[in-house]
Formats: sequence, C-alpha cells, structure tokens
Amino acid sequence: MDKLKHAFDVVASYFNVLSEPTRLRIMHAICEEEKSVSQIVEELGATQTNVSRHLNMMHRSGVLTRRKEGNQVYYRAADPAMVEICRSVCGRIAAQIDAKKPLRGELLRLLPKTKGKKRAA
Amino acid sequence: MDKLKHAFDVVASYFNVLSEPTRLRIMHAICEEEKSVSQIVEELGATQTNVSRHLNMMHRSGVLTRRKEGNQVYYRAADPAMVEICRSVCGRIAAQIDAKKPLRGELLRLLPKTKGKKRAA
DNA sequence: TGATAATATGCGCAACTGCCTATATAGCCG
DNA sequence: CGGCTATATAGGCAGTTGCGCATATTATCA
Repeated sequence: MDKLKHAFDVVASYFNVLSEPTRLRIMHAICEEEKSVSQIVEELGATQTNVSRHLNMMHRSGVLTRRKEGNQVYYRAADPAMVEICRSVCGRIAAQIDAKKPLRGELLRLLPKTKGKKRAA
Repeated sequence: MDKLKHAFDVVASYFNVLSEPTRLRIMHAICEEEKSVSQIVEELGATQTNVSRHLNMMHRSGVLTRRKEGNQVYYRAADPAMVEICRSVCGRIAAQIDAKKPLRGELLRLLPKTKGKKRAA
C-alpha cells in the first residue's frame, strides 16, 4: 500500500509541472516545434534566468527534450500525450466556462492567491 | 494578448488542484462515489483538519461537489472529465515507466524536494 | 438546554517556490 | 588567446503552501 501512496506522489509531481503559468506558456510555445532558449525567452517576455530554470526543471521531469546545437540549446515537448493532456484540460475548462459551471467564477477568484498575479514573469 | 496570459493562469490553477498528493488521494477516494469527510479522513489516514481544508479548496475550485446531509457533508468529483484526466495522466505515467522513458527516474528523483516526502500527511 | 459528533477555521510555523541579480560555464569567432 | 553570445547556476528574498493545534460552528440527540 505504500507503493500506492508513492504513486500519488509521482502523479502529483507530474501535474505539478503543469501547475505553473510560465511552464504552461513554455509548453505552449514548444509543443509544436522545438525552439531555442532565447527564442522562448523572447516569445514569453520572461527573463533568461527564469526560462532557463523552468526548462531545466521540465527537462528533468521528462516532459521536455533537449538538443544542443553549437551555441544554442533547443527544447521541445517530449511526449505528445502530455500536450494532449494540456489540450484536454484547456478544452475542459473552456467547456466549463461556457456552461457557466461553478468552476468559472470560483477558479478565477482563486487565482490571485495562487499563481501569476503579483510577480511579473 | 493579456487574455491569453490570463488563460494560462486559469489552466495552471486547474492543474494545481491536482498537483498535491493528498488532493489526488482525495480525488481517488471519491471519484466513483460520494463520501463524507470522516469517511475520507479514515480512508486516507490524514487529519480531519487537513482533509477538510483540501476538500474546501477543491470545492472552491469547482472540481468537487458538496452535499450536506444532517450532520455530515458528502463530497464527490464534480466533473467526470476531471477524473478522466487523472486516469489519462496515470496511464501516461505508467506507460512512460514501462517504456523506461526519461521520466521514470528523473521524476522520482524530483520528488523528495517537491511534495509529500518529508511532511507526513 | 447541555453533551456529543461532524465539519470548518484562525493562527503560526517550517518548507517550498518563483523570482531577481550576479556570476559561471560553454561554444563561437576574430 | 580575448571578446562575445547563449545558456546554466549560486545566493538570497518575499510570497505561498501544507500542516498541526486549538477552537469555532453546526447539527443531532438525550
């Protein structure tokens, strides 16, 4: 049973990778085609340090692939299924919002105290 | 474009609900049938305070439904799609582990410094 | 009404997170 | 080699998170 408990940890850490707006934006930026760090930096408008750190973390988590070419490093989504999950969730949320399900207001109301509101990326 | 940025926040906060082992275990406990707080507490072996707090948070996020009956409050997964996403990710991870993809070791290695390792639930 | 059970909440703490500034490393070119 | 660009890392700080303890709230029942 401890194994089961451990499994939850693994799954949670998987979701955790996607629970950060900046990481989500990175995923979005490179889910179709690989891009270099500086390309991503420019696209997101975030600092190089920050992007680099997130990329590294995502790579360690196994959701991104790295390819070094000369001076640059190119990243891309490692697993199409991961991208699919993102899409799925986005679609889910859109549906919820359209249906005016509870999620809509409450989730938004939840935002300011969670992520991406006060610290500029 | 600011709208797009905001969208990432929403999606991230959605994933954030699932990025915590205890919440995941709660989801697992009540994804099929509704259960009362005390039932969940017993099943998880966590404290009532903690379970209650997570339940509340999940309810505010819209992923759980509440039903009050007399002295007790019953919770259940609000959206079957959310459950489906969990299953999807679990399956994904299992597949990755089976395939010995990078995720396996690295994600595990990532665990101790993220969630559910040092603080007992 | 008072006792008891079920659930929620205020408070505070230790750990974690994301960010920034400064700096290190690595590859390229002159 | 020295400068230059691209990427990664160290140190540190402020905000957030998950937790437990104690307590409040709500409902049941005698």
